[in-house]
Amino acid sequence: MIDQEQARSRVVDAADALFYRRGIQAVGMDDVRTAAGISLKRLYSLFPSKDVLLIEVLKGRMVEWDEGVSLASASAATPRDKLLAVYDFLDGWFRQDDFRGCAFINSFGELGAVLPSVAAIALEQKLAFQHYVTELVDELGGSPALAAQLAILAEGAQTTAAISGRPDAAFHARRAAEVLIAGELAA
Amino acid sequence: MIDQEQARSRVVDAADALFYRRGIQAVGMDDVRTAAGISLKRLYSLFPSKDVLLIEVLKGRMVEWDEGVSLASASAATPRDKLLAVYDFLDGWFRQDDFRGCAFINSFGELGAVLPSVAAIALEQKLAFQHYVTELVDELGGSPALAAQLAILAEGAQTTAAISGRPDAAFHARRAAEVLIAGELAA
DNA sequence: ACCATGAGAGAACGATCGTTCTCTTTCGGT
DNA sequence: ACCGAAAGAGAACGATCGTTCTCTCATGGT
Repeated sequence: MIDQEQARSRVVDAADALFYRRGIQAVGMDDVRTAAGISLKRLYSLFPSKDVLLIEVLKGRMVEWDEGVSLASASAATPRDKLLAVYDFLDGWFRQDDFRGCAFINSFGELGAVLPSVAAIALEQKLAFQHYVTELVDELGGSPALAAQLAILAEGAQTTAAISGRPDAAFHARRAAEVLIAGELAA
Repeated sequence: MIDQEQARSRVVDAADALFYRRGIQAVGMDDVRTAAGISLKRLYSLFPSKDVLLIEVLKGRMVEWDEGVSLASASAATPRDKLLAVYDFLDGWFRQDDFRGCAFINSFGELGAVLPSVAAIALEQKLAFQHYVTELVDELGGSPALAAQLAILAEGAQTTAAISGRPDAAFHARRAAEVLIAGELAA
């Protein structure tokens, strides 16, 4: 038999991959069950509903995002380089062949209007990212407005790369960020 | 009885409002029928399937976007002001109480992976906008890279405003655009 | 006035999906 | 070895949804 904790993560991983690739409502619980290699009964004993499972998937995406951004900025020395590392992280992500946009933006568009919990976790993720950027901009001596601008660039790069299918949005966003940062530091 | 053309636009308008407010899969054809005040049979004689209706709705959104951007930039004299007018247009849109993000981004997230026609029209809209921005940037003497950056700012403002629910993303995007444009013109 | 065409209203159909239930099997404790 | 609890496999249920069909009625041409 499979360990409880291991079963949970297998279900979450399977659901994450399916939801992200196909969209949430296009994936049935039976698909999740098959991909996770688990019985339906056990699936429902681990997660009482599809909505709860979805929230768990999105929570997992939140920590993956945080880890990815942290890892990318780990080798950067200055706050400026840590900020720019965000766009390098995006660049690597966009180049993955299964990239299909930001899971939070996609989930918000699909279910945000009908499931308040989805809208709430999407908001939470975006606010957390804005907070991260704001702190680095503050260390750098920049204004909160600059932080908002840098966050908007990151969001725009994600949707642009998703829909166009080309990863160069990360490069353009990075160049724009460099100019905006330089502009503030000059003043 | 209702004129054929009038019936079509009533259906498209009703479907547009419902799809945009609640998401596409959350709206049944019966909801569209009721909102449009039409029989189900006539609805299906006008649009052979929900997918076709959705594409028609998105085509309508494309012309609305173009008209809105054109109208906003009509009073602007210089290419620079025409470019900045895009963000003013976004600002007005974000302030509408039924604003819920970009219909193309939302549709792409919900159905882009499963309906190629949806992915295609989302791509078409984004490319058309990028083309519009690129032409204005070119008139202004700027590079295609600047155009890409300005487009990314507009996309990012839309998702940020949608999820955060606050319209100030348009203001931040506009300020960033001003800096980026000034930066290129100085060089 | 009569009939044929087409439209309206909504029931009906078939498929899908989230969730639960049943039946069988497995397995650990004594 | 035996029994009871739990788990697997998947059938089943109830609801929803896209789409079609049926029945009725209005209407316009002759």
